[in-house]
Amino acid sequence: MLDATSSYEIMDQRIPVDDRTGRRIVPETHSRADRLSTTRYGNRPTMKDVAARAGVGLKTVSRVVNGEAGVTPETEHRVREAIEALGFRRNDSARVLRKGRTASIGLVLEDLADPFYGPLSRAVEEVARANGALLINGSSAEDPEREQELVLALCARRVDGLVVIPAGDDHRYLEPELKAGVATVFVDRPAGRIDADVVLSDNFGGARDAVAHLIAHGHRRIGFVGDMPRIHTAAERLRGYRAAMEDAGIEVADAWTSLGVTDPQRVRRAAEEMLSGPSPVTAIFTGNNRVTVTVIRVLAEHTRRVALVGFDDIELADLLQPGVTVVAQDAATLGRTAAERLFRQLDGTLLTPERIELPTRLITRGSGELAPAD
Amino acid sequence: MLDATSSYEIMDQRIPVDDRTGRRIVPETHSRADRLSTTRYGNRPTMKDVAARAGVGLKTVSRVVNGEAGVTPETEHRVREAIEALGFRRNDSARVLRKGRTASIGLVLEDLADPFYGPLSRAVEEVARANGALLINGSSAEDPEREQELVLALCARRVDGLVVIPAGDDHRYLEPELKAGVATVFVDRPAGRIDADVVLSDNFGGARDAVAHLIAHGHRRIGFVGDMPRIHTAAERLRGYRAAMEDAGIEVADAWTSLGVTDPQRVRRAAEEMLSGPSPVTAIFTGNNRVTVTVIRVLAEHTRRVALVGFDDIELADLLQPGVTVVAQDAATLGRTAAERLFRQLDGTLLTPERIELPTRLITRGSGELAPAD
DNA sequence: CCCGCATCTGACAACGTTGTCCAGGCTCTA
DNA sequence: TAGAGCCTGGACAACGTTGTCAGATGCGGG
Repeated sequence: MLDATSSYEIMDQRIPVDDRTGRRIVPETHSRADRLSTTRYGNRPTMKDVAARAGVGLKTVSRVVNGEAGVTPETEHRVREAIEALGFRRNDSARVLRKGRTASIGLVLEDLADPFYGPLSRAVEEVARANGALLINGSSAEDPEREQELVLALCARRVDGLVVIPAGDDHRYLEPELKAGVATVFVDRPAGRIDADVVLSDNFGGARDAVAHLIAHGHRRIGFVGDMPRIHTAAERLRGYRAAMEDAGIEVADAWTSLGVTDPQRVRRAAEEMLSGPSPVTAIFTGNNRVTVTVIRVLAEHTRRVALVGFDDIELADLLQPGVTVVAQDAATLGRTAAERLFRQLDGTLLTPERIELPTRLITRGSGELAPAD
Repeated sequence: MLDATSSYEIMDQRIPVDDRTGRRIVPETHSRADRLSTTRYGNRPTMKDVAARAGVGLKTVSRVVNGEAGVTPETEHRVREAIEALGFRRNDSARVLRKGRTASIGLVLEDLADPFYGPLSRAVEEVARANGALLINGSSAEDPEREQELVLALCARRVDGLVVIPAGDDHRYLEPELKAGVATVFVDRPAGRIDADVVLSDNFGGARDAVAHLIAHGHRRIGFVGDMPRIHTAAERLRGYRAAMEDAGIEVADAWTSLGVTDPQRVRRAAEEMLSGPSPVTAIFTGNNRVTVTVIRVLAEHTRRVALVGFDDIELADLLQPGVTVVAQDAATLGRTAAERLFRQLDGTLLTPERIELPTRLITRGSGELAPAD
């Protein structure tokens, strides 16, 4: 997957990391880069060209392009004509090099295709836009190494700031960047081993409430299907589940929890085992949207009615029979809050790293209110 | 309005923002950034610094960083130590300026939060990654002006290529860019007034099949709820609806079609009118995923059973009662195909613009097979 | 008529990197 | 031991832009 030969610009940066292959990459990429064209940028006109055509100095063009004062309307007109005639477009790379700010921020998340991250990403984008910045984003696919790769590639491009939904649990590699002034906010999960701004959902509280809700409806044998406890959110939700059970004086049987299983087939099997073991569960608490969807499918095939509460809301959850009770977190607010803090870091308003925890909301729709059916 | 000069106004918009922060930041950030230093990039070390510390020449550092041959292991070691000690990270802006390629591509779509675009975006990202490029993306919010703004901002950053899901219908503003060698592929909707690569779904065929399917199940009064015909996909789907009706010799009543209404409340009203007019429909064909979801809600409140086929697949569609029959298009394949063509343009394999149409797939789940209930 | 001032314009350096080219030192051979 | 050839390392220019500063121009007042 991480085919070194095919990835050249970014991977060069990784050379310290994988020294073995590093050397071999370079010659092979020649074929690609060099076949492209003989002239850089396909020979785009520069300010110099515009200046020559308009018969003015370089700096005058710059002034026109940037709307600076001190240019006669007549001169400005000539310059604009030249710009249009040549199809000139300012080269922001050079501008960045000169000015030191890129007006772009990076967003690293797990998977852009996940319906949880779409709205989050969009919210970040909107804030970026309001601050005149573009958004570069990348998916880590829950792989710490890939996360680091992406983050460092973004830093090499000198993004002004980073919004990171971390996959790994050690972010000391970011220390030089933080020192260098790259604004950074972690979202959804905290940073590992460094001091940084964090915006989280109240995963523990949400999970505890969800399970307490099931207990309040008479359940005692409650299953939990969650992700790897290595992931902070998964660990917190597990903790919430355990806390609620303990609060109610219920001992949790080993067979009731499934951790770290995520692909649909295996989630399916895990759920079925809970439902058919010697002490079968009467309710299930699912740890994220994907798991919830799979478990809904499993339950739909069962005749026995099993209660369900899921973490994360799901589209159409209200239209299923029964409606799916969930603990909803607000992805858009999560993203917006993080991005706003990022820009406040950048304009110097925000000084000390904080940990912000947003509340979750239990939405009852039926599936979580079913009575136990033994 | 959309002349060449406006692009600079776009950047000018950014500049005031930039300047406001840029200028004022410096003093204010003292506490955070200046704890470390006072200059640009928070005084990041450059190759020069590394060279000085390692006691070698500038170019030698460059060689080490880029894995070029011609450096003794011992020298290389010294350089790497200096790099680590200083926390040096190559400045890709300068690199880009020098080399002329950014190894990044831009993706402009309607709304990242839409479940249709998430997978598409992710697919583009994966292809970009395989080719060593990063992805910058922006949402046009279905606004042609904003689309142009975004596209031109991306061009100013000298992205190597663009994947565009257009909102507007006139893309002549892209001509200078195309000439300058910016690889461009349009997705989901064709480019307007320029000759460019396009990857589309078979919207017309899919819609016609969907409506024919309803007709085959005995329906004659079939409603269509779609988006503004200004949007190519919406127009094509409308055309498909009309073609199927005409093929069956059915005259379409005005009251049966709703176009350009998208927000849930008004879609709801539109659907209810179709269902309660003098000649109420017995089936509805919905033109995109958001509309489908809303109409499902409306139908769920009705006692009379109304058939439904939706364009675009929906998560959990199989678990509803009845399951939702849809015409599915494969967003990921759409994105992947487009991105692959983009990189083939870049490496010179692909020379002439083409129009590629991907088939859609009718997935029957129950709602489209209901008999008419008058 | 000239000076001072304000307004407009342009030459030049700098941003951090990479490509070119040359210098110096080494090894190997005659 | 001298000369050829190779290998390593460094000086320098260039990429396209912006900030600085000084020069040119025009105008009004003394």
